[in-house]
Amino acid sequence: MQTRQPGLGRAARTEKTRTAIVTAALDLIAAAGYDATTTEAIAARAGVSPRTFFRYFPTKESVILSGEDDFYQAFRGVFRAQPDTLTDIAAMREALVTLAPGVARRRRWTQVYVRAVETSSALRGQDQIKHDVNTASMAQAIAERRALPEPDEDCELLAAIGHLLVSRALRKWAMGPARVSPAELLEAEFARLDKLLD
Amino acid sequence: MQTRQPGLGRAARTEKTRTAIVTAALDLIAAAGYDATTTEAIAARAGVSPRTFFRYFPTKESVILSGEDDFYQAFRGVFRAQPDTLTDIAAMREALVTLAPGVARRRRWTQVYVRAVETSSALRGQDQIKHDVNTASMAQAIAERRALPEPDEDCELLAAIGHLLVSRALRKWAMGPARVSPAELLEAEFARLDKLLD
DNA sequence: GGCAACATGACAGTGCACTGTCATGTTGCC
DNA sequence: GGCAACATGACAGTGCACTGTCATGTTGCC
Repeated sequence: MQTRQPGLGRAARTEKTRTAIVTAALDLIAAAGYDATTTEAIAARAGVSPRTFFRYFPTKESVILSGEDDFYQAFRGVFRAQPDTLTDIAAMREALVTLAPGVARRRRWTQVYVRAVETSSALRGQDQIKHDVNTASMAQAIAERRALPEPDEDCELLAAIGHLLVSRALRKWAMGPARVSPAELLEAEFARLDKLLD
Repeated sequence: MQTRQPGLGRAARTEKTRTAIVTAALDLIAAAGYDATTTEAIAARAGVSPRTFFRYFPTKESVILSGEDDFYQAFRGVFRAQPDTLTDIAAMREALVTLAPGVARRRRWTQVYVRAVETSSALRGQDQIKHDVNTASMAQAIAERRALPEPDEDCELLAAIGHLLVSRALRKWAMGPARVSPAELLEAEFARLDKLLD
């Protein structure tokens, strides 16, 4: 796969190799699941040696985890920018819906990721850890909005519920038909939550 | 560890070996974490050969996962027995609080389990799978109570939130001081949820 | 007491993620 | 054009979960 490309520059070439590995990994994982995909197979498909795989990624997991963007970091800013007239939940909904289109551009990755997480308990565990970090980050944002020095239990629960809704919407989006946007699904989850409280 | 015990009977002896392995595993995992504990070390501490470990447990994970009881199965019955005058959330709270004392007898196991899950992403993944199963089971119970043939999205969200509260309460109980009961912590979580909806 | 069924240990082996090391390119730069 | 810095492949190796197989107890049962 990797062909001589003289005029490319060192950085560009390594970047290309990196992309080749990620692409190969995504293809194989999409086809066979995460556990059934060996690093050796990924390397072979990317046209590099098995050893090189580990020069680009420290672990097998990192090749798929690296596709993450900074969604929750962005959340913090957008959430804080919501008007004070909104309740925390409403502000959360607005912020998340605002951010949703950014996610929509990554459908392929999200699909493979969701599938990968479902086919591997090790990966699922990593995903959970990420969830916990993200939830903590959301709790922090909520505490800021409430002018608390530190997130309390209420902030944490709220963040956990918000995160739950995001996860559910994301999974549905990845697995459902393409015409439904993440924003719509997210709105639907929030609507359901509202209804639950009567 | 395993000494000659002639009058014991085959079934009792294998049961004893099984317990020895579980106890050894719990001790080692409590001390060093899950990933750092090898099956070989567990076997050694239990006084059996490494091979025998795998005759009793098909995987390393299963030795700690096997400690689970049928909490969520019991939930179904107790939940359905709640009076119709209660909302679903209230009925859920009542049922869970009723079941909580049963959990309270298993503090040691729960502590080790919570710690184990935190020290291993593979185990965390397994735990998640269990969570999903339990959530589905709760959703089913809610659907029954609502006289629905099948759980709809509302049931699922409600179950997911219920399960979230249980998880949070359980973690706090395992990590906090012994004098606080699981039931209290659970009530606190439900109270927080109520407050969240204003 | 002796035989069949079962439990165990010993041993060798597999698969796979991950590492160290060295030799051989390849690139950027003067 | 040539040298230093870097990228890669080849190769050997490790750790650990997990398996197959065989020989040696050990138990239940007549």
